[in-house]
Amino acid sequence: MLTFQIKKEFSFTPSEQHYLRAIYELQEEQGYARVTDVARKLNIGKGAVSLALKGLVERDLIRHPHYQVIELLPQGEMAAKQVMSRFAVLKHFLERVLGIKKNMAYVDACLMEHFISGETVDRLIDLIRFFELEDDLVREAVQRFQAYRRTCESTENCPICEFSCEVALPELENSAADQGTGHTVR
Amino acid sequence: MLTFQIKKEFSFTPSEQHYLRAIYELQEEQGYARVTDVARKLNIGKGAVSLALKGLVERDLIRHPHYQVIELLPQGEMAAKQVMSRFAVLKHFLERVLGIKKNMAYVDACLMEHFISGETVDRLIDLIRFFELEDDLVREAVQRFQAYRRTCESTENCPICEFSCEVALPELENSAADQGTGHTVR
DNA sequence: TTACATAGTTTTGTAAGCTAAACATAAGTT
DNA sequence: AACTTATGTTTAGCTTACAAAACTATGTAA
Repeated sequence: MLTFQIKKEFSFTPSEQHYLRAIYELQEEQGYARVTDVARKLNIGKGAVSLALKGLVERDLIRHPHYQVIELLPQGEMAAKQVMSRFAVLKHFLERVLGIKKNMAYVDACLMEHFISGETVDRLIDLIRFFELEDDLVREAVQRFQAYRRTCESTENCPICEFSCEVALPELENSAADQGTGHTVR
Repeated sequence: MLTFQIKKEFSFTPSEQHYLRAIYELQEEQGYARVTDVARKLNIGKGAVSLALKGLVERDLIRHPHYQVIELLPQGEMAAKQVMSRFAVLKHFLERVLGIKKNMAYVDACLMEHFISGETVDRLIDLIRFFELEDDLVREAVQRFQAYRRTCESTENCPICEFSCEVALPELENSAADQGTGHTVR
């Protein structure tokens, strides 16, 4: 697969990120995380989890004695928090700034969270905070944006994406928000 | 792998999306696309391309007679345009709204393009257009945003992501923008 | 027409990340 | 202690997507 070079010591595959996030969330929700819990949360088999955890153990991110609960080591907890915060920022942006519905925001954030640079996260936070400023002019502008909807039926090329609107705005993913069961996707 | 259910007939793997985009771009750039061109653009071996094209042929997205140039069929061209426009919207948003530097915007857009719903794309377009409105109040607000940078050194939890700032804003991906060679990543 | 370089294909092998099923352990119940 | 159930591990096999290398076709040039 084509790879993306980030500093290796802090790079995690999407899969690893899901495991770390699941473990962290489970610890918050119920105080502990076990293989079965992780499997259920990620909607995959126990076997896959068991194998994946080995990798995380080898990288000193977690401790996992045979048949026992999973524990995040300091490195792993830092990583998990990074993953969590990245996800939270994206979801917040989609929901509160773009006004995407909760379920779809969750799904989209799940899909995008792994592939976003720290710089972009920073700027998203800026944008979120800006939208929430206690400032009359900003508030007014935000309100206008929230009332703003593009109504574009032209077959001209879109000035942004350089393709025509039917193409730029396909009605394809309408069936994407029919879950929201807490399952992590992809 | 955990999967994401979108209407199947219009769903492409990230890999397939890359191939479609590469073919489309090559046709625009030089009038035709051959296996070697695609391989070079995507920075992978010819063998991999040759195999992948078979899949696209089977799905009636392209025509590819043995040892000849690749041709997009109507279905494939539509798909390619969708991929292109999705990418363009994301890149535009990152660059022009968030102010991410060109190379990094390219890389980030490459990474995120495959995992974003049509709804989110629509709302991003709205935001982009809103930022470019010919309206004094909006212009003023946009200018303020462009001058706005969060300066947060607190160790308190971030109100957005609920984690402390060192965690929310790791300095990890600084080495991510050292290419921009036209190579598609991941 | 033969030879060679370029382009494309096929084959073999690898890695990640899953499933499914068989197997092992732990813990609670009677 | 023996049984049962829930939980965890292991094994075998699958799919996607790639690399590397061997092989095949095409076209140009002598």
